[in-house]
Amino acid sequence: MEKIYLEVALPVSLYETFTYSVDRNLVDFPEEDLIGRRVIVPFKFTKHVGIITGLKENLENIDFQLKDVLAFPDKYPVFTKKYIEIIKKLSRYYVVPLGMALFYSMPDALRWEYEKGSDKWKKKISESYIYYPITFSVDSIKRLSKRGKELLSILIEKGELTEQEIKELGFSKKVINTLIKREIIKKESIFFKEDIKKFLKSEHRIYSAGKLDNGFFLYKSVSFEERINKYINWIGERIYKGESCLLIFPTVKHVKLAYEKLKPIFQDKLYTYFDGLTSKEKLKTWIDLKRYKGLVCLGTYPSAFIPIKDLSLIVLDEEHSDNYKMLRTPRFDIRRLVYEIFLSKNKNLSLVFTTYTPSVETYLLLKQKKLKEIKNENFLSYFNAKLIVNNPPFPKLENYIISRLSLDEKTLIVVNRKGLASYLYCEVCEREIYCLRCDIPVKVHEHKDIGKFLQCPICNKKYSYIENCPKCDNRLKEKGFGIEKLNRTLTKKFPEKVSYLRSDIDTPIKITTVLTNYETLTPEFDTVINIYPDIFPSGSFKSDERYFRNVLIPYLKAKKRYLLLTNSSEHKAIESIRKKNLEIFYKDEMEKRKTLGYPPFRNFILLTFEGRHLTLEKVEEIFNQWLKEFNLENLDYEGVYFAYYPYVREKFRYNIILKDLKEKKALEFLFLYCSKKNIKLTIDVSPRDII
DNA sequence: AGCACGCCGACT
DNA sequence: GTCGGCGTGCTC
Repeated sequence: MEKIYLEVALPVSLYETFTYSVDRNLVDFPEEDLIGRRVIVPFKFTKHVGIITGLKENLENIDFQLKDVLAFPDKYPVFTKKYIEIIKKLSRYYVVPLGMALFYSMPDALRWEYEKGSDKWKKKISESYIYYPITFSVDSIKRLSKRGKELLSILIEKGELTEQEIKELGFSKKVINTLIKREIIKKESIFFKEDIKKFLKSEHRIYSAGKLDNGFFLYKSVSFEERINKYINWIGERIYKGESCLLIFPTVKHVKLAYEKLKPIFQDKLYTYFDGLTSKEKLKTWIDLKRYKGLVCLGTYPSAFIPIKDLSLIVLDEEHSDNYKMLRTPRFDIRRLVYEIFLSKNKNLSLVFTTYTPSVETYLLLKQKKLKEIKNENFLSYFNAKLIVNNPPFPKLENYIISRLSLDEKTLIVVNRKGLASYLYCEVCEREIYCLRCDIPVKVHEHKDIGKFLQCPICNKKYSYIENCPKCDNRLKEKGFGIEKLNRTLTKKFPEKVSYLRSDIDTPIKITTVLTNYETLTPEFDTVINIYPDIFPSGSFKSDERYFRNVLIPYLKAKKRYLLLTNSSEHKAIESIRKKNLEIFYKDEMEKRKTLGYPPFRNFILLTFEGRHLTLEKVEEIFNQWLKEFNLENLDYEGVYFAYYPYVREKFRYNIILKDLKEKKALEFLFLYCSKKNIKLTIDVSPRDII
């Protein structure tokens, strides 16, 4: 029997793919459709669902017994060959096992896990099957159990239900199976379901075309409205030609807002993709976008993984957002992912980063002329408010703020601190109250029903509020200045005139903690008061960039005056605003990063070692041995030191920062070695931050 | 990662 | 005895 040999990536923490064989005559689809397809394979004592990443021609140097694949569960591949190549490349860069990267890039409905005990595939969410009735009258069915009739009538009413939904209604698998056996209802895999709306046959609308060349662009725009209008023009031109577009936003809120604007125009050509959708919806979107052309997808970062057919425009809205660096496996940066997509299309695509405060990385690309700026003259019209920089004494801060408020105008107050007060402090012990699990100070919160309580900012464990110190019984003091405290003080002074920015109540005074990530969704105010956006010294290479945004973004929301309370009145960010020239900040920041050897001039890799009884000495020992073994004695690094949160969930944590490591392969060995020693090593290439 | 196997110490 | 913690080896 003639065999085909497949290279399969499995969702295991191993930096290798596995080879499986399959009889050629069992492959009942074109052979070029093998790559990117899901496959079920035996693996040691268990089974896995993997992705075929390649075909093997010769089987030389093979010293293990090949196994046959068990099944191909799908009609079509999940990924295209091109996407497999892109994810391969990124997996190497981010030192993630390819199988893991592919597994977590798929829609979750396809991420099956085998449960050995029950010999069943747990489809995390079992919505990959839907059940629908073939008969439409319960009465016409004879000899049917009461439960069977009940289920049938519900199915007739609803049209279709997932297995999950049926089970939640309290029906057993047996009832479902009886109905299927008697051909009263039908079960269908919704994966590549055939009867997807063929809306491509619907007539083309004519959209006003806003010419956009292929290439890599930066579009600076402050107003969400303005950007959306621009996007509509670009999309219109593309889908008129039958090409598809992907718009990626930093939050679901953005997606929903954009959806409302685009839905009336693009109707059923418009799709959304973000984690909050049901797995069924995500799967359908994935399939449709891979299959049909001339579509538009609005999504958060997971949408960048969809192999969209005939994709010709990618927009990354608010490019500077931290949300584009993934915090979970695979720790990809979506900016890099979309750039790789751009390259894989031979640059035959428009890639647009939109922002008005480019990340320093993107600013460098601009200076290197790797991307072109789309001119927007509206930009400076946002620099009108009067800037007042002040640093009032902290104890009288509340009175100072109140003296500045007027109920005749719309005022926004930004406080960069969460909670009621930062923490509880004992003046005798000279120590805060700590989380018993994580060894860091707990914050005071208040709930309208249960009153005050304490909560760990790391593990979120809640504790009841205490008046006195558990050690010395001294009366505890609340220290710090948070949003909840401000809310209480102001509400007392101005009843019913104060509310949170994102609540729907209309009050003259609005308060909020952060504007970043929501800045474009925030309306303008007459006065904006920004209370201590100062970043405390933290060893972060991004602290100045963060300060810059913390100071600038509220400013852009101020029509008449902007009151900035800060300790860093000499900061270049403030000078940039005063002189209406952001280049002042960027130039200074680039210079600083270059001198100090910070990203983007040097590449950082943040290693976090985590273990139950792990000591600093042990980590040092492992690390030094690794350096020696791979001849990396000249490697520039910082560490080993305690992580910012040194003890979390009964585990000790240590950090090392590697600089400009070229030999990523060596890191794979370190990872595998640690996993053997029961130490969890997290490798974060180009981390968001180093704390 | 996940699982099996095997070596120990603790506890009925 | 035997239960469980965890170190080790292995996965096409």
